Amino acid sequence: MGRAPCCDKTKVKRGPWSLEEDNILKDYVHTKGTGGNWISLPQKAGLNRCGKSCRLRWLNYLRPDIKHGGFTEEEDHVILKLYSQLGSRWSVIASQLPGRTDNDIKNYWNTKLKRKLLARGGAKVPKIPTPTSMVPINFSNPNSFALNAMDFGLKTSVSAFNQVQANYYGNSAYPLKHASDTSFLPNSLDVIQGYPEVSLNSTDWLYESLIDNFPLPGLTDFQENGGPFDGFVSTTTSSSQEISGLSHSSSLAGSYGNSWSANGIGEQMGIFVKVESESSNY
DNA sequence: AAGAGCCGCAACCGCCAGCTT
DNA sequence: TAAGCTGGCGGTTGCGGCTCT
Repeated sequence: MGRAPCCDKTKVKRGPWSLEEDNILKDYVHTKGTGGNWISLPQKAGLNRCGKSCRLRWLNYLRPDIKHGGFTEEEDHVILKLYSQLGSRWSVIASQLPGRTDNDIKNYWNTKLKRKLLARGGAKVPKIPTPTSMVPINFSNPNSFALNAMDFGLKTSVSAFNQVQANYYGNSAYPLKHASDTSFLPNSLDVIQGYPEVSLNSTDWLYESLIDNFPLPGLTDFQENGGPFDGFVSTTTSSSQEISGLSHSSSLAGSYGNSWSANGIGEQMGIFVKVESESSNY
């Protein structure tokens, strides 16, 4: 037996919202709030609409803090960076862009940004799967950390990323050696699009895999030539969840790479590690 | 000028997780 | 503990406007 629909679709209005409907919804939410129940809201407000439709209209269009208009270069970079790390988790990406909705970003990605990326390099944009679970990863030593995840018989994948971020990884931590030279900075868009996911064996060490499998432009040069190089290790908790039965509480994934900067623009390159469950052993 | 094709985006659909009963 | 309900989310659709021929 299927789920009961949230409303009778034959009795509610569908399609584009009229100005009058917008005003009714806006007035109602402003004066009475949603009451934590969108399903009953249309009836109370006098709207012949499905509650879900009202919610969507409010969240994606009528909210006062919505930012309308084109995306900036800076927003592009944030979207690219987060997409490379998280995949199509639009709501998480939207949470990092004030005033933008997940729907906005999804549309922008599908209609413009993806095309822009492909036009610049012709390579495929990696489709990064959403991890289904996570285990702790030890990032304590960036040159030799192992993936404890292997012990759990999980599939681990890594993907390459780089990003440009002004004043994010502080210059003081990564001193400039070529303050006037930005030529060494690889193009973020060129790097982000091309790298396939690589499955690691249980005996692999991530650092070795990085060198062997991810010939990131510029990265090994910096290591060999002693450029303005320093490693960074970070984890993200943006989508963490615990595996039932394990006491660990750790991040879904982590990243490792290099960071440098010039002219106030910081650049990071590295790999992003994700751990996925392949079995239901726990 | 008109028809075809393309593009952008609002809206819908269906699934899932979490909360309540 | 199970069932039902709702909000949240990502994928997809379809309409309207714009551009091209």
